[in-house]
Amino acid sequence: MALEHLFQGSALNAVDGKGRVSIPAFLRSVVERRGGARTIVLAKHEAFPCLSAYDPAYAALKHAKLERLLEKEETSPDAALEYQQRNLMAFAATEEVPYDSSGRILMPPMMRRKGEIADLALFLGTGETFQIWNPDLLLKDPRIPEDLKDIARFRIEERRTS
Amino acid sequence: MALEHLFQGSALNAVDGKGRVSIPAFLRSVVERRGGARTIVLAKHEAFPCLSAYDPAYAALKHAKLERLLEKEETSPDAALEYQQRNLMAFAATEEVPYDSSGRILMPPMMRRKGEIADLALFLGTGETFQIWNPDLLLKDPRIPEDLKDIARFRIEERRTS
DNA sequence: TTATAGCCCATAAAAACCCATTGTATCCCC
DNA sequence: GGGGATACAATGGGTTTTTATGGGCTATAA
Repeated sequence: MALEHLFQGSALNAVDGKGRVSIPAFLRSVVERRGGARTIVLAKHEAFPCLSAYDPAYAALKHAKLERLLEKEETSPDAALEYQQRNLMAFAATEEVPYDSSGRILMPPMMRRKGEIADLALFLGTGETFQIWNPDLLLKDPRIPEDLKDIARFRIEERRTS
Repeated sequence: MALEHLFQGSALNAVDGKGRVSIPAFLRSVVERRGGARTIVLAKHEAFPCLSAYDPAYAALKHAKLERLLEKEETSPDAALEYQQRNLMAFAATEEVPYDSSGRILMPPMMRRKGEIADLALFLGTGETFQIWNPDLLLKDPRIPEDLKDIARFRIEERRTS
């Protein structure tokens, strides 16, 4: 898998009273260059208390990868079960949301709860996907490198002063 | 990884009131020969108080390397976390900035702070990547070879006289 | 009705773009 | 080789466009 357009950079945006958030323009441009759909897929991150996000084209790619994995190890009895579980997570436990002409999504209430997103959303590019964090939770997580926390603190400070 | 086009040479350019800096033409030509994108990626240097810079193609290459590493040692539980951390540092802690037709970038405020860049930016080619320094910090750093400091002094002097 | 999702409009700040100047290196012709 | 003409680099300044965000309006569904 070699994607040429990667998600990169960070931004801290507001979630307004209606639950709307602007997806940063630099992330949107990757979504559109990858597949053209003005849509993103949201999922609970497997390891961190945040959301994982990507474009529909990447979701399709991940699905294809799972399929190939199944065909290889079809002999194992556990493999089939694991395939079913992963498939459920990849599709049933995700939500696809379109963004409007101004680049905003309406954060689905379930995802908002799962990601514990309050009134600020920290966007972090991670290459193939990007993450959406409640910045307070990121600062509290011991697994996050200090340098990255510095960035989160900078984004928070930047927002206070302007 | 064998890149045929390497960053080399040095230059001292001004950061103007809007935060714009010209990327030296000899560095831009390497970026464009490597991948064609008129864009550079900025990151805090891991060891020195300066910025590290490269082209998007090099970033993608680094990413592919990480991916391969993961697939090999997927068995380990710690490996997954370390992968997440490295990915965050490689993508969330960096910023991709395009340069305009005159070869200038807008130095992002976060990077400007992280690299402690004031109103002069010293560019140093280092092969696969290049560095951007506040020249005063380079002259103060005891780890920098005296010969390199001489070059920095020359660039500063050169700018004074013209 | 009563929320709610999808629109459209408005705005302030920031970023991207265009044009102009200047100095320097390069080329070319005599 | 000298001397101008030329091309390109770095930089200043103004103008237009994009972004993020707030607010209201309307069709729709529970």
